[in-house]
Amino acid sequence: MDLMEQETRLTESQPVPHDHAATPGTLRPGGRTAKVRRAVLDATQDALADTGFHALNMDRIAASAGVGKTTVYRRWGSPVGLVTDLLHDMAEQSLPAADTGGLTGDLRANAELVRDTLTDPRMGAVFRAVIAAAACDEECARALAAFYRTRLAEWAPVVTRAAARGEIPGGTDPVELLRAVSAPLYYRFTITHEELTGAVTERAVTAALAAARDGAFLRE
Amino acid sequence: MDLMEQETRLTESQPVPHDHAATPGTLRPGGRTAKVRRAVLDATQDALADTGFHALNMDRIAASAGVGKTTVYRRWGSPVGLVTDLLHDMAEQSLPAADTGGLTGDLRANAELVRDTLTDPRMGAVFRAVIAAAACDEECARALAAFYRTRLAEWAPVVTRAAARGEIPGGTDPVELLRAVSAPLYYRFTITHEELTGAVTERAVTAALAAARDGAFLRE
DNA sequence: CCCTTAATGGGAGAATGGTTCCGTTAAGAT
DNA sequence: ATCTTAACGGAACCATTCTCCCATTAAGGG
Repeated sequence: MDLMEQETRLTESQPVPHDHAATPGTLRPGGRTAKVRRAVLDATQDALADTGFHALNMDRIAASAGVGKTTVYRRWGSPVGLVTDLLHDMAEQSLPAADTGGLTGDLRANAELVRDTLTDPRMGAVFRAVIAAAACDEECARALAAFYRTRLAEWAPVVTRAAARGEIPGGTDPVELLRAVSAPLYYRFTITHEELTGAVTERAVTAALAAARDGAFLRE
Repeated sequence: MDLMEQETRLTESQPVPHDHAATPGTLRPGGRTAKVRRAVLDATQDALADTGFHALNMDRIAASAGVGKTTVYRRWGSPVGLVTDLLHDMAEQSLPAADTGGLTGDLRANAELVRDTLTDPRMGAVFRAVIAAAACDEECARALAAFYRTRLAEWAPVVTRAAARGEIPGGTDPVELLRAVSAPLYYRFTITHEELTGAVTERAVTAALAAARDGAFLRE
């Protein structure tokens, strides 16, 4: 709850964007302010899941969050600002990595987590929207990158343990291997918009493992 | 020039979207109509390169293309419609695949083509925009998928020849291998927004090759 | 418990983006 | 060469989105 929005708008570059207070929500983050943020972010996620990023609209968010629209404009500034803060919020709620005892199992668990997330009607839509927003705005892109940095760091031990067990070469870069597992899934999700079947995830795991064993992901 | 826009808008689902003619530009694709399309698509690409997808605006496109804005609205309907048609247009201009004599060289050429495209200030921005648009609209997503289907089909022979030479197992799925080369690059481009260095492309090639040799991409 | 003021919220007004109308231009057919 | 009409384009029109002003509410400090 402390790394919330630093600057909501960046289309305008005026030194003092609003009337008084530097950035609303930081100086007096009392119960009401927090409640407003929660309601707005929930409404944002709902809207993204329902209608996607292109239809994201400040007024509607304000209405469905039961919040004054002035507040939404003041604190978040734009649809992209909403998504960016949603990303910060999502980065905070982390769920722990798997530990099946073997690298194959762990990577499979990771791939299936990604698959389940992206194929879930609600979450899939949210991620699509978030990726679209990141493509439109630099600040949002940073938030998205930070989100995945967090996620990947959580899973890195899976690879480190496997290296310790001798399943893969010693100097293997954990993040690099995890990215290799995710990449084919995200490629299909964002570029070719293909269905993410079980075969696809399995193949992603197999291929990444083969490359890792071959030393393709050695830290340089 | 024949597989141009089939239906420009799909936000509304009325059987006859416009006053008369089914879809403008198809019944009488004379010199003027073609010129207008060229001017509009060029202006669209410029706008995407300059300001990105979120700022894509029909009025401005019309103005900078030197075309009536009514025409732009009538033929393309929305910013997403513009991007979709631009994708159809891009799919038509194909550049041939490499043939260096070895699979490693060919895949490296492919990876570097992708990298050069995505790191090019103009083209990179266009692709970013196109990916964002595809995340917002189903029709646009289909156009993007078709674009990459075309591209990948052009490069498939590279893999087929390598299999014939015995560099990789016989039943290797060409498209699957090519996707494996591209995926890490696009993952960084769209998700983590990392810089695409030479090391990244090289690693993408090495990893994909190792997996291919290991039979990870065998057609099932 | 009261006071100060950060933060919210309603509503009016401005701006931007999108639509429609209808006259004009030129592609394709005879 | 002439005719028909698909397609274009200017301008007025309408809707939505955004911004600003100011009264109201409640967080945090005494």
